[in-house]
Amino acid sequence: MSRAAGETGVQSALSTLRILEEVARRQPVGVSELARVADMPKSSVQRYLATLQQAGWLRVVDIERVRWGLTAKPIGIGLRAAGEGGMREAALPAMRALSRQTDETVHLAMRDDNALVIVARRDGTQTVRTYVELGTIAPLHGTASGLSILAKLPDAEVEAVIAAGLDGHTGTTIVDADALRAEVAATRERGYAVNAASWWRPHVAAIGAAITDAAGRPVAAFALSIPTVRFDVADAGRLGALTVAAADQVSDLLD
Amino acid sequence: MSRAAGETGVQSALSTLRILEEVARRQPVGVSELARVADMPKSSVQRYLATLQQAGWLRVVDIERVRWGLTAKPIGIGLRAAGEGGMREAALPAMRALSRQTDETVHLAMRDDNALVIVARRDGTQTVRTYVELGTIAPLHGTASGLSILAKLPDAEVEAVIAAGLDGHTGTTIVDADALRAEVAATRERGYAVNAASWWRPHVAAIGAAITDAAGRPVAAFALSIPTVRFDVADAGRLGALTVAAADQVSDLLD
DNA sequence: ATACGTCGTTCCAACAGCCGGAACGACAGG
DNA sequence: CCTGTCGTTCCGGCTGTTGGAACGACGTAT
Repeated sequence: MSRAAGETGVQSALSTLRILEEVARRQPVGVSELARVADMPKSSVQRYLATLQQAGWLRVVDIERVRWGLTAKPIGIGLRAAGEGGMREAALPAMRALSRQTDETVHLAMRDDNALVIVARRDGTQTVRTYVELGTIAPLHGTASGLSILAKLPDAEVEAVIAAGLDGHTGTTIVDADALRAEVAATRERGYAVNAASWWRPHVAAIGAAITDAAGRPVAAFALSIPTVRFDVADAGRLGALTVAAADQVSDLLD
Repeated sequence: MSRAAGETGVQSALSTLRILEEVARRQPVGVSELARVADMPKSSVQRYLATLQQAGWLRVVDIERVRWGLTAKPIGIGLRAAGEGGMREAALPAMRALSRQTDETVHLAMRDDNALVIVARRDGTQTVRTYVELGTIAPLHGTASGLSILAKLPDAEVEAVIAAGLDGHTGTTIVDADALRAEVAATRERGYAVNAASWWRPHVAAIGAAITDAAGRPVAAFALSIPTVRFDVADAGRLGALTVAAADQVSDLLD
């Protein structure tokens, strides 16, 4: 088999993990649909499903139509990945308060290397809301949360993120290195990040503030996520201060 | 290769998943330790690790000593397995209140087929505490939480659990079918479950109350987890009522 | 009724890809 | 200087994986 450089993985295991992820995204789901979306032979998918069942990750959730879904095993793995969920629990009260004060959706995003994962949400009461599925992975350079984190990182690490490549998402995403450096500088000055131009998801503006650990390193961020139709730049100062206050409150909790 | 009946899984994928779980449990961890605990050749483990890295599940967290750890990908998978975490969030306020009222550790356990997963914890302030790692899988028939769930299940399902086998854990675990039926009956009468005999973990007593969904089916449970040295049977009534009240409060939230 | 599409499931021969022992250099103690 | 352990790399033998083909069951359109 011809392999591209760097691809040394066990093929069957990669395929199996791929199926696991598809099931997570689409559960409850059947063999044929999986084979279609993953572009694999049905018989192979069937074998992978049996494997994942044997390993205790999946089970048949609808016996009649044979739909597959996740067991609880991934919960345990996921909790460990999230550091026992301590961050979530520490942040929830502040999230609630912030969402009440602003009546907007608040997201908690945790940093994972050069990316962010949305791990919690608290909705406001407004009819028009932003919606991002929990577990979604977002770019550091394309979100208000991400920028607030970048702004608290030393320059060397910011450059590393730039070097890793700035991919675009909406046409307004900051893909130019100098533009990003400028935005980081502006964020440092402000204390919070403002995404008024739908960098990542269309029609979504946001205000981000970083949460730092005991050593002062940014490990997560709050984002106030606001539909652009309702977003008023004149309000950014007030909302920014509230978001920063909430983030600081959590930072203090982390010793 | 000779296979036991029912084992049809893809061997390499099973091994890879096994390594993933070990990393989750022991992170940060190195190749050799993994090879030892999983009883696999070092070179194989190395290949599995590379595979998991390629799939985005693992990464090297300490570049110098080469220690492996989880990325954030499992968080997303885990959140989906937990139904977007809605249950956790709905339950946390009630957990906090219960833990404050009783000054004991409260666990939230979600049902997963014939098992339970501990998905959240709230500690009291006492010096001597029980400790169970989040993500731990516990038996339905061997915990107060589990029994409170069994008690709200139709008899047919209780029998199915019995048929699946009642394995022992501490010597006091209920392994006899009739004894379990009696305990279920007692729990139904009481409204809450009492484990005063360390069924599952040594020196741990507990009081459990089930949380039901909109359809009245038990989907999770609260457990008040108390070191046996401090557990007073005379107090069970008061603690049980508080636990039931907390569980009911969450049940109401679930429409 | 009949034909057709799709579902989940099973089988098996061929061969691509995995396995794991062996050997490497680097490091830390003794 | 020797020994044990670490992480990493290599490669030939063989075995476990692969995926096309065929199955019965079901639901729908003809």
